[in-house]
Amino acid sequence: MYLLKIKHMNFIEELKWRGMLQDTMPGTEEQLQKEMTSAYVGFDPTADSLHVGNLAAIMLLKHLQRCGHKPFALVGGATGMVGDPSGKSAERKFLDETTLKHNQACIQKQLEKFLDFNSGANSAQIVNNYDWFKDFSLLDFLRDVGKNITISYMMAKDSVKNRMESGISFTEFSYQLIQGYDFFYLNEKHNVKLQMGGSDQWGNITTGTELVRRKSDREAFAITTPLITKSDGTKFGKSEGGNIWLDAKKTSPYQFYQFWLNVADDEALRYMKIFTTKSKEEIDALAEEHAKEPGMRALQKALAKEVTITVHSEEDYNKAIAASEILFGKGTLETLQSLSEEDLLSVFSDVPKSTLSKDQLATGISIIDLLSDLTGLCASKGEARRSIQGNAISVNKTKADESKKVDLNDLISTKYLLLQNGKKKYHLVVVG
RNA sequence: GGGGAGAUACUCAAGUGGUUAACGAGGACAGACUGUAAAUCUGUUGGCCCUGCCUUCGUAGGUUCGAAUCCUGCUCUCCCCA
Repeated sequence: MYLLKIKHMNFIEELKWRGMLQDTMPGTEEQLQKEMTSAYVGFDPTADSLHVGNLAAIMLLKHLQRCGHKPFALVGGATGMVGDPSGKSAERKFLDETTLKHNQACIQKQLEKFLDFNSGANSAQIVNNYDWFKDFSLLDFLRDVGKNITISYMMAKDSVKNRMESGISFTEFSYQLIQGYDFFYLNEKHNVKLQMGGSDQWGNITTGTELVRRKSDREAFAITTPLITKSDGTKFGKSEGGNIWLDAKKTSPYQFYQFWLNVADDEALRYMKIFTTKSKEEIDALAEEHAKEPGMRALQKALAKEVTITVHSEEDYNKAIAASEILFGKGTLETLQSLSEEDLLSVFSDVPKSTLSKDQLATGISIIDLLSDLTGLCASKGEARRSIQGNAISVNKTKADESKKVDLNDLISTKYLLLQNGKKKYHLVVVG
């Protein structure tokens, strides 16, 4: 066992100032001080991508590794087949095995972006609990695991208690044992002494520490991080379009960047601490800068930058910025025309598009028809009319009135037409 | 089983025979302001071949010149008594 070098940061202290510490089991800090400690966080393969709601848990591992400890990311191939009742009001549907396999592979890839797998002793490691559960027979499980935990202990967990009224299947009831055994297994095979997770996981985690203590004479510890809240009460990690995913195919780097850039002032500092690896000094400096000139959104920009680069790439980040500038900056018809066709398509890659033929345009199309029937930017002609009367509609960055007819002369690069409803809703018409 | 109340647009909620596409509130969207913000102010919020027309007030019929509004059947919800 390696002794932790002096220069390493104290993980608990680190979590504390970052506002990421909800609960710790007694003795955890001592253990972390004593030696390089292996710790794990589990991820359910319920979808083929993680989303920003999982990010805090990922960051636990990342911060852990930065503090010189060894992170294990557990992909829940087995637990995903059972279903965690925590925070769920109703029984979950099963995913089929092919889907689960696919999801596991995708999630594993995403986790790899955050952790260092090549840092010597504390290199990150990814494990899948399906590997040790697939050949574990029911009888063996009942004898080895079930025997150690009493029903009353299991029923005392909130995740179970909250479901006693509405109903919980034996399968979901057993979930904590499966997860608990994960901890035991990782403890025995990989010397993992600490499990971390969101505060909703406390119940499951303690079943694990309990199991380790009863089945062995070893020690096991736990840390949870608070669930991320928003000041307006809405759920973190959602936008109009739904979840913000880490997968670029589900949430484009541009949308991802925008999500972070649009974080409210109240939350930016908090998120900065959780989702970036910037030091306290760096963050304090940014907060000060932000306070001086809130309009510059120094915090949001730095936050969006670091997270976008980590999850996607520096190149994606630069593209997102370029697109943002054109879409939200003081763009005019001139700036639009100065774009190369390639840049134009890249900037508007996230914008809904529709195609029209040259013939359709040749005779001129009324703006009302274009907005409603031909592009769907407005739900009906009435709505199109109202939007125009409300001064919300622009064609190629120029406000349009109701009598506007669009024809071939309006095209940019003889091929494109940029429609805009309000400040943020764009639609690109491609004429081909 | 007996008795009562109700069902109105995204939600809540007025309206109880004739300018009622339906008061008001919230939400949502847009405009001004701004930081691609918050707060605030303003406008819009059934559809269309749009100075007019059509379709909507649980559902199906009926009365009437005319109904969301009156009558009847049906469906559903809630409450009270057994």
